[in-house]
Amino acid sequence: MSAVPRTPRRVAAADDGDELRFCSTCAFSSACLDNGYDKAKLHELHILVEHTGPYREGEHIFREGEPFGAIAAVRAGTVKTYVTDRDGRETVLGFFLPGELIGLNAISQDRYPCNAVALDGVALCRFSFPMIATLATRVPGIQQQLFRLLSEDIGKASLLSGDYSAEERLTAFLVTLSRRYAARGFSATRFNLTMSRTDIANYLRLAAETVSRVLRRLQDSGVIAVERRELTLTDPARLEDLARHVLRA
Amino acid sequence: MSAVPRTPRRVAAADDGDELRFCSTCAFSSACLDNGYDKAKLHELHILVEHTGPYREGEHIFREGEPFGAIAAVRAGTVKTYVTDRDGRETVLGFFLPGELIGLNAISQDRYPCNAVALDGVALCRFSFPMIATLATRVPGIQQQLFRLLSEDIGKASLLSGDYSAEERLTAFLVTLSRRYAARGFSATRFNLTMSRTDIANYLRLAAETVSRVLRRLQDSGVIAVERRELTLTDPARLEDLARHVLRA
DNA sequence: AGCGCCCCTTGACACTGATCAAGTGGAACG
DNA sequence: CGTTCCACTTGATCAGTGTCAAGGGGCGCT
Repeated sequence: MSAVPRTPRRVAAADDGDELRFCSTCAFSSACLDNGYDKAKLHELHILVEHTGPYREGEHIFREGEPFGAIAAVRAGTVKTYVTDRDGRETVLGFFLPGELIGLNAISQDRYPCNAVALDGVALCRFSFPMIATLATRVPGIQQQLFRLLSEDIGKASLLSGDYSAEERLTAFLVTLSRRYAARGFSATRFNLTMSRTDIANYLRLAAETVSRVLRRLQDSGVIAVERRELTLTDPARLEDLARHVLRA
Repeated sequence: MSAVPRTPRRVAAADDGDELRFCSTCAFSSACLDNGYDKAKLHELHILVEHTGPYREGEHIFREGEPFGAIAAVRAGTVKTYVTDRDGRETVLGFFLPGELIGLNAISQDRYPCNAVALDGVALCRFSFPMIATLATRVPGIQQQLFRLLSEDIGKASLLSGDYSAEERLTAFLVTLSRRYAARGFSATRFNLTMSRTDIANYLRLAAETVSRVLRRLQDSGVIAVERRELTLTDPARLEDLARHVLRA
C-alpha cells in the first residue's frame, strides 16, 4: 500500500545537544532532564527510541488486536485512534498532536484495543514498552513520568462523558485543541483542523450535520472564523466561556 | 461528624496465612503472589498497607483538592466518586466495589480531582503511593501491576463516552455490575443496587426519571426483577444482548 | 402508631439533536 | 476545461430524552 520507505532506524545514542533537540517532543526526555540530566541515563533512554515514519494520510500505525509492543510519541502530524462496531460505525477515541503519546491504553491487555491512523504526514518516536518499563525500575524519574502520563489519561474522558450540549462539546473541543497547540509552541488562535467534520462528530458523539451547524452558529456570532479546515479563534475569551461547564475552569 | 473511632492501624507484617486471606481483596497481593510468593517482598508490601474504616454511609473518604497521598483498595462496601459543578449538579465518575482501586486518577496532579464517599459501610486498604512507587522500582511485578491497573482505567470510559440509548447504557451498567460482583465471588444474578436511582442517573448521564422508566420497561419485558434496590437478573442472556453495542462483546 | 421525609414512580409536554434529503463547492483527474 | 467525487452545508421532520408536575410508599423519627 505504501511506496514510501519507512525503515525504522535506531537513533544514535550520542547525547550531544542536537540529539536532545531532536527528541524534544518525546515525553520522556523531559523526565530525564527533570531528573538532573544524567548522561548515562539519557544514553540508556535514547538507545531504545526508534524514529519511524513518515506515515502518509490514511496510513495505519497499528490496528486493533495487534500485539502490543511499544508506545509512541507523535513528533509531527496528527494521529486518530478509533474503533469500528459491527455496523461499520466509527467511534473516534482521540486525536494526538505532536508531543502526545499513543498506545497507553494497550498496556493492560498486551494488544492494541483500537486502530491508529495518520490524518496527515506523521512521524513518531517508538518506545519499546518492555524496555522502558525495565529502565523505569532503575530510573525513578521515568517511572513517575509514566505513572503521571497514565493517570492523566484516565481523567481525559471528561469532554466526552458529560451530558453537555452540542455547543458545549464543540467549543470545549476547540479550546482544548488551541491549548494543546499552544503548549507545543504553535499558534493558539489560528490552526488547521486536520480532521474531517465527520471525525470530529464521531469523536464528540454528534452527527456531522450538527458539527457543521454549530460551527456556523459560532462563526455568525463572531466567536470563530472557519474557512474549510482553517480555523481562527476571533474571540477566545468568549469561546472559553461557552466551554466553561465542560472544562470546569 | 463521625462518632465511630476510625483509627488507622498498621497491619502487622506477619505473613501468615491469615494475614494473606485478610488482604485477598487488595489488588497488590496478587501481584506479589503471581511473582512467586517471595516472603521478603510480601513483608515489604504489607507493612505499607493500612486498613481503614469503617466509613459509614455518606461519610467522605477524600474530597476534591485534598493533597494526594495514597490509593486505596475497597475491602467492603461501595464507594462513589463524583464532582460537583458550580450549579450544584453532581457528576458521578464511578462506583467502586470490593477489590477495586480508588485514587488512581489523582497521581498526575498530586491532588484528588474528585470526591469519594461511602454508599454503605466501607472498609479500605490504603497504600501510600510514594512508598509503593519506591517498592515498585525493586519489585517489577508491582510495577507491572500498577501500569496495568492504570492502563485499564483509561479504557473504562466506554460505557459513558458512547452515544448510546438510555436502555443500552442502563443494561450495560447492570451487566458490568453483575460481572464485577461475580469476579469477586458474589452472585452474578442477584445483588443490591447500593446506589440511588439518582446516582445511577448521574453516572450514566440520564435523568433519574429515565432510569426509573427503563428499569420498569426491563422488568415488564421479563429481563430483570427489581424490588426497591434489590435486583435479580431473570434473563441474563437477553440483558447482555441488549447491552451488546456498549460492551462490544 | 402516626407523622414527615425522601426516594422513587408515573404522566404530560418541550426541545435538542439525529435522520433523511437535497444542494453547494473545491480539488483531482482525464 | 469539463467531469466526477467527496466533504461539507443547509433545510425539514421526527424520535428520544429531559424537564416539570404530581402522586405513591417505605423508613426512621418522635
